[in-house]
This record gives sequence, C-alpha cells and structure tokens, in this order.
Amino acid sequence: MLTADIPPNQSIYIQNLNEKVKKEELKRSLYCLFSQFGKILDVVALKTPKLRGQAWVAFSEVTAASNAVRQMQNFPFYDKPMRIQYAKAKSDCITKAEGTFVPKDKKRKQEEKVERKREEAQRPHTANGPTSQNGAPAPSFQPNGQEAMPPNNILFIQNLPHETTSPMLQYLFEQYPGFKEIRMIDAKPGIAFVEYEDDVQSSMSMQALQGFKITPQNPMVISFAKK
DNA sequence: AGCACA
Repeated sequence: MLTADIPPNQSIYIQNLNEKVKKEELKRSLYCLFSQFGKILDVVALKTPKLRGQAWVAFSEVTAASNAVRQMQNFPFYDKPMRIQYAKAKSDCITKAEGTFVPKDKKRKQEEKVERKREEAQRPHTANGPTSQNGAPAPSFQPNGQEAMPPNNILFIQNLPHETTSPMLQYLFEQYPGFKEIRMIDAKPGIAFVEYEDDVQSSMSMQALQGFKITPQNPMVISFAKK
C-alpha cells in the first residue's frame, strides 16, 4: 500500500513536499539532499496547481534512485515527511541523452503505441500474483564505496590530518545553518563528529563540505554517524 | 491527492 507497484526507474517521484517553499530553493535543497546517493542529472519541480508539492529527481544510475527511495522515505524535509516512489516515466533529460526523446505534442501518440504492444504481448504464463521484484535489495553503497548510513543530524568526518583541531573544524562547519558542536576524541585522531539541529541541515553541510581539503592529501570523507 | 520536463 505504501510502496506502489512501479518498476525501478533512475528518476524518483517525490510528493508531500512543503508547498510554501519557493521553487528554486526547493530544487536546490533537493539537489543537495539527494546528491549523497549519486550523480543527479536533473531536478524538476513545478508550482502549477496540479504539480505543486511534488518533484522529480533524475539520477545517472538506477541504483542511486533505489537507495534514495528506500533511505529517504518519510525523511522530514521542511517539516513534512517525503513520500518517494520511482517515477512512472523516464525524465526528458534521460530520453534526450538516449536519443529517444519525444516532444510533448507527440507523446500522446507514443503512449497509445505502447498500450497496443502490451495487449499483443498476451502473457504466455498467466501468473498474476504480486511481482516481488525487490525481495532482496542489494546493500546500499555510497559513490565512494562506503556503506550508506541513514540520515542523522550527526555527521562522521574521516581522513582529517592528525593536527586538525576542533576550532578549525568549527570554523568550517558553523557556516551552515543548524550547527551545534564539534566533538573530537583525543585517542582517535583523524576523525570527528559534527552535530546539527536536524538531518536536513546536516545533509546540506555534508554536501557542501564533502571532499573539502584541509591539506591537499586530506579530502574530508563525510557520512552520517551511526545511530 | 496530484507523474512532468515553461
């Protein structure tokens, strides 16, 4: 019931977004928030009566979309839990890249073609049970090969130069809204925890500072802390 | 609730 029966797609469809947020800000925030799952090709949001409160995020990989659908389900975003599904159709940015883009006025015809094809395809074995295509989801991985943690208001920072101090980190991380504190452990150099007021704010900061180099050899590796 | 590409 919650998970609609829509086949995987590299684009996700998000609803229950806060309609008070301006379109451009919404798109930027969605971009920041979802970049943690992989490369984003496009974010689409419209404020027309029929389409407000919804958005599409097109990823370069289906696996990124899958992780996003699972992990960000009900994520509180501007005070409202996001409802995420796979998109029903390919994004224009995808079909354009594939060379199969069909301009708007011709889309209607195209859809009819597809329907006819389906009817012809008289399924040989008529198994009409629920298609459990996502029975055993593959473990989710970040682009950097790290296992993805679910969102958390606390960030885990790795690969810091050992001489890093907490004021140095504070200087960097306090630029982003919701910053609360830095925690470092003397016995464990090279890592730190950074706390924000909520998951949205920590996600924004992660996106902004991911890979930031305190020294040329030390690109920061930022993930959500374990709960 | 609402699946588009202004």
